[in-house]
Amino acid sequence: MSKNQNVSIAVIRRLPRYYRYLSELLDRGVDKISSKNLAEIMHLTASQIRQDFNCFGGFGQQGYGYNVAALRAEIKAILGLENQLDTILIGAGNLGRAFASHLDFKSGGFNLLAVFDQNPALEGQVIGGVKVHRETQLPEFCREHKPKVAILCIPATATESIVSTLIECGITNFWNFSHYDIAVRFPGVTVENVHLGDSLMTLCYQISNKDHPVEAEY
Amino acid sequence: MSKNQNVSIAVIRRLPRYYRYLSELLDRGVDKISSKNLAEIMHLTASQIRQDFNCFGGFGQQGYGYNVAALRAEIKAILGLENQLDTILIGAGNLGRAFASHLDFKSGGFNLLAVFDQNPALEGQVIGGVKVHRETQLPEFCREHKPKVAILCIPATATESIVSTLIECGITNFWNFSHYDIAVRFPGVTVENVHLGDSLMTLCYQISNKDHPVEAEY
DNA sequence: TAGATTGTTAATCGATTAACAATC
DNA sequence: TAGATTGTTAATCGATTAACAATC
Repeated sequence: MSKNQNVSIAVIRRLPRYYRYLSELLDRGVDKISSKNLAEIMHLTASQIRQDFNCFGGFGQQGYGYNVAALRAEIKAILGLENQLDTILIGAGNLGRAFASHLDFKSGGFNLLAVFDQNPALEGQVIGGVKVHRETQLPEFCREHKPKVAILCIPATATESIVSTLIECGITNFWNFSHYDIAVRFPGVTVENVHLGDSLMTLCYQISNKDHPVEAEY
Repeated sequence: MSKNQNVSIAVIRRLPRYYRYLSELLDRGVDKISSKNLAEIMHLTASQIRQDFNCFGGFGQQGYGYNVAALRAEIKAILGLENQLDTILIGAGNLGRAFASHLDFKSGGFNLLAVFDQNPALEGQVIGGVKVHRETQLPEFCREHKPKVAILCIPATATESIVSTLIECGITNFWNFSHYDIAVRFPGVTVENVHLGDSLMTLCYQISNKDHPVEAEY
């Protein structure tokens, strides 16, 4: 099944999008699809789709195409979405609160255990179904519950010190919303960055340079 | 100054990160930097840095390096950060509220005018310094204020219909947080996607496949 | 002038696309 | 069997890296 050797980040970043489209097809009752049809729907090339899937093994059948439900299940397994990784969120500001209460962690493979904040006044509040703790309680909480992932919704200036505390507590996986490049100072940790400010500036560039438009990204 | 022809999206996505590092260097009082030094700090190659900057013109001086303040100003201009593009935000749920009150639109080149929501109960509320309006007021508001950009913090199911309304109102630039691929159905519009669910799944993959780690991204 | 470092061309590397044999 | 479509190899394209002449 998985031949999975050295799959490039470009392929991995396309997997969630395949997963979304396959989920939609499944909901609509479509049971098989060819790389050609999927390419039309997703605005990709059929070649790329076949190459991508073949990084992980042959999920299709010659002359037929791909079974939607089976392919979706394979991708779900590859992404590790059944894992339910125990997760904590750091920073109960606007952004942290929005994520804790709004995001569908379960279907993304994560299980939110608790929120932490510097501000003692927030202690005991419940956000998105979990309690807010003080940051000083991190070591004790981690010893007890052994979370694997931390979501960072804190200012860039606070990030370095929090990350080193979290690493000492055994956490090496980060979903990072702060404008601090964790991987530069802490090589070896796993970081997925969402730099909202950078994204906004990229949009600003595209709008300001419509005379030289850029290829659409999906 | 700008030779700016056909700059690839890969280069553009690095510009905000250059801007961040140059801002920090400037704050620390550093007035010149070589591509070699900057490469060490940012974990890039000196070659890539020089190639990137030369897409837009020669900002450096042989034998000396780059003037930090001047280079930062050039990048700011290239990104269009002085523009202050008039912007509206659609969707006053958790995410929309967090962005309206938390994000620094000004320094990202945007000027937030108003928030819109389907729910009439929210009408008149003030979030992040601007008023919440009903979605039905969109056409009138747009005729009067001519916003150029819409930030979409709405469910995927609502997006198609809202986007066609917005396009009729003259808005063709979108910062899209919904899991709906705008550019597929509305070719020609400018879209910057932030697919948080996709990002979460990518992190899930990386954690689930630590045996085959992926090159760090900054 | 000598040393440093850019701007730019050439070489390499990797990712995407095209082609086609295998096979359902 | 004939038609369709995959899996996979080969060709192309683009982006990154290396090299070096220009020049401050």
